[in-house]
This record gives sequence, structure tokens and C-alpha cells, in this order.
Amino acid sequence: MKIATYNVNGVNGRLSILLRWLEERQPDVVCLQELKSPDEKFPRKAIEAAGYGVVYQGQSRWNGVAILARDADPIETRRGLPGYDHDRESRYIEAAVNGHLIACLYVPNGNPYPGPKFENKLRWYQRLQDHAAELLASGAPVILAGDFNVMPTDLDVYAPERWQNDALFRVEVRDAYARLIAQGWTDAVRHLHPNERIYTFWDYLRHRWERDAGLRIDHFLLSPDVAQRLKKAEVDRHVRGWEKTSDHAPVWIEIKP
DNA sequence: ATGCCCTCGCCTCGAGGA
Repeated sequence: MKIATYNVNGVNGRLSILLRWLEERQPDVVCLQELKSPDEKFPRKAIEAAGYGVVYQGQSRWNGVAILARDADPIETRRGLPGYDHDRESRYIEAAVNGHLIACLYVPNGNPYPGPKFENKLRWYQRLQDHAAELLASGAPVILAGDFNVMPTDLDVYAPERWQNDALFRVEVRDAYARLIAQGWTDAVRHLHPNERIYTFWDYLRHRWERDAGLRIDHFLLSPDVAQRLKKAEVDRHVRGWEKTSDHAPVWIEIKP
């Protein structure tokens, strides 16, 4: 089973790119972030025509998350994290697909640091930790996938020294991610590529793509039984090189059934 | 310290992104 996460940066503006990549990669499950589309404008028909059932939580202009399942209908189990005002921001959706629980999440950016947006990001991580602990305790095979808006270590940043006071790399946020991992989750990409520089995002600015000045911020966290079945974890870097593409590349894992 | 680029809305600039 192939499971992907992709911050599309506007699902309608990116529809042709998304469909081209779906056709090429043929993932079984896809978590999308940054739909930037209200529900009534979500391109459900085009995605269904490509062979995918879908659940989504949209929002006008910003945020928005969706879960796609090839030749299946994802069974939605939750939208919004417990204790978070999900009517205001669409950042979390969860569904059962093929006997797995898939959580698609989009963590707040948190900049500028310091400030209320940064504090909100830390609170969001706390709520994610609380819910993730419950998911682990349930014993279900769980995959947390999405844009975590954190580079976990120096190896995940092209220039760590320049990012010390950025909300994506502040020690408080890296600690929050580390505490999440310490619950018993496996960072799939890092687990299979322990020493490799791997990026999933390259800013549109300053020729970051051409310079390969990237960040690894899109992650898969696997519950223990899923981690044991992990076969591959890859970034579709070439998609970042397409015309009119997202600033993120799709990331995917393959697990044994 | 700021712009650099890009998306969206109903809009011709601002907000947000990371």
C-alpha cells in the first residue's frame, strides 16, 4: 500500500499538477494540505473521475485538508483536533482506509517568533500530542501524515544557523515534535534514510529550488505495527520542478499490506 | 530590516505562507 502526503498550495490552481502526479505515482491513499478552497469549490468530481474517493475539510483562502483513497471511500472518523476550534481553521481530518487509520494534518506555521501565532502553534502541538497518545493507546494501525511545519534536526535544513529563530525551527517546536516521536511513533523518511539530506519544501523565493536550499517539513509518523511493515519512503522531487508547481513536493511511503 | 515568489479573494492590493 502506497500512502502519500502533499501540500498542494491551492487544490484548484494545482488541479492539473495533482492529477498528473496521481496518474504517474498511483498512490492508494493521499493526504492533501493547503487546499485553499471552500468545500463548495473543492474539485470532487475531477478527483473521483481519477478513481479516488475523498473526504475533505475546506476553508476559503487558507488551510484545508483532504484524504483520498483509490477505488475506496475513506470513512471519516474525526475532523478537527479535540479542544481546537476547527470551525475557524481546517487543519485536521482523520479517516479509516483499508484497515488503517489515516490522520491528515496541517500544523500552523507559527511565525513570527515570538508572538501569539507562535504560542498558538505550541498549543496546537500539545493538542496533537494528546490526541496522538490516544490513537497509539487504541492499538490501531495509525499513520499521521502531513505538513508538520518543523524541521526536526539540523540535517533537515539547508542552513540551520539561519533558522534558529524561525517558528519552523525554534527549539520549542523541535522539542514538541521530539516529544511526539517519544510516544512511540516512527518518522518513516528518517528511519529509512538516517543520514541523508532530504527536503520536501523549497521556497519560491531566492531561487531556493535551483540552489536546492530546502527544508524537510512534511512527515509520516507510524504506529509501531505499521513501522514494522515499512518498505519505502521517498520524495517525488521532480514534481517540484514542474511548471506552476507547489512549493512542496509529494512524499510517499510504501508498507506491506 | 526588507524584498525576493506565489496563492487566494472580488480583488488590481493585502494576508498568509515558511
